[in-house]
Amino acid sequence: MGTLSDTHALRDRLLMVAKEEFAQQGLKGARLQKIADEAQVPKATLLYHFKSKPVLYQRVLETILSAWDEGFEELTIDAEPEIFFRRLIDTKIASVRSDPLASKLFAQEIIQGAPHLDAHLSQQVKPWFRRQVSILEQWMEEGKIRRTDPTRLLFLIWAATQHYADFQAQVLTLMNRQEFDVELAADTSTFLYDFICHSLGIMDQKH
Amino acid sequence: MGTLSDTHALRDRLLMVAKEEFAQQGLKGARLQKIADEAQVPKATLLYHFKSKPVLYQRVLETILSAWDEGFEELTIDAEPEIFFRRLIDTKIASVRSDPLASKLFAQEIIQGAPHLDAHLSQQVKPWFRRQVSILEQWMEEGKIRRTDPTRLLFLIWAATQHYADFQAQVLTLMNRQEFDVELAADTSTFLYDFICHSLGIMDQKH
DNA sequence: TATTTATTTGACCATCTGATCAGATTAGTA
DNA sequence: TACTAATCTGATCAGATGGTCAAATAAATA
Repeated sequence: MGTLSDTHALRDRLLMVAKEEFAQQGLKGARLQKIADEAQVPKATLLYHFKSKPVLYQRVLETILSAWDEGFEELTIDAEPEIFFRRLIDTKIASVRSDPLASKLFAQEIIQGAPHLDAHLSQQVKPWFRRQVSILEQWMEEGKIRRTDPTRLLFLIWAATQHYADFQAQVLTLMNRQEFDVELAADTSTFLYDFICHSLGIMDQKH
Repeated sequence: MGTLSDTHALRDRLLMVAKEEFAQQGLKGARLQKIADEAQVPKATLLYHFKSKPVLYQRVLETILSAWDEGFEELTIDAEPEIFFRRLIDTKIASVRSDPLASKLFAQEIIQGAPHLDAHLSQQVKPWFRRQVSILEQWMEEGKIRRTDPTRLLFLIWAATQHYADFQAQVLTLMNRQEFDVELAADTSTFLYDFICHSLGIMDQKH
């Protein structure tokens, strides 16, 4: 043990465990001791690989954000409304299901006023968001979808999907489920797609 | 100063300030010193009125939940779908706007797995939720609204409204606004109502 | 006024927490 | 093997944090 690849494996494990703790407790609420315990490593070892708590937090955040930037980059591609919404919803639901902790950590950040996300919000999210809004506006011009507020429409999709990650505890309780499994995700995705298509006057649902 | 009414006024102020700190930082992340400072009172005074941090947190939570229980109680009343959705959305948006901190604190709790909300979720929220589901199912039977999953429909409404409280920082950034003012709230309410009515096949929007 | 009760607060304490460091161990290299 | 660099970790520290307490002050009551 202790080879270079093992070192990176350890760093990755620490980042994963840290993500869980930060997602649940926030920056101030998180405890380094708990992260170290969970990763079965002395606290000093944790602080050897990451100089300080804020640094560890930043690393976790960067990992999450870069993964998201990748996943949502391609969605700008031209496509018909049906394809676009289906892709957007599927991508978001998949992301929410495969890594709910990332969503929760993100939510924690926004709730606290996004103190560590200002740059990312204005430089990454905002441009991406504007691009999506343009596409929607164009489709409304062309009569492909019903006229409505594109900004709030995107918020609705964002919120409705994110909800299944952030409020998982409540959602599962109210649905009498134990976990957010694949079928649940697929059904949710389809529900949202149908709901939006109906509202926007896109009628040919096929699946 | 120091009369009985002043004492209650102080307690209320402490609860308000505490709500803000707890909403932003969660239970573990919150600092009694910060709450005391914000309320311009020595920490010892804060701990005189509330025995401990967990007790203070519980009091804050109880205040929020009892206010909500009141506000959403009446929504069960029979009414036509249009009225029902309009009321539900308006009530939720109003609650979100008048007290976003309550929504944020609630969100914090759920994100952390609802450790202090188990009882309330299963005893208050769940029954309320089931009642709403029944109403929706009945309307679907009667052909008053399009058939769809009532549970996920309610989640969608819940999520889409809650979003404006919890993600206020992001929403305002993306909308280039400074605050969630009355017009913004009204427009949001109308947007959601229209969106849902269109999706459910309720066509006579009037407002 | 005298007495009791409620409120306020500075000083203090035990514990927790993030962080440091020196020494040990291991891996990589000449 | 000899040497250097990276990794690991127990011991330890300084400051923060939740909480206590006794003394002071103000309010209520007899």
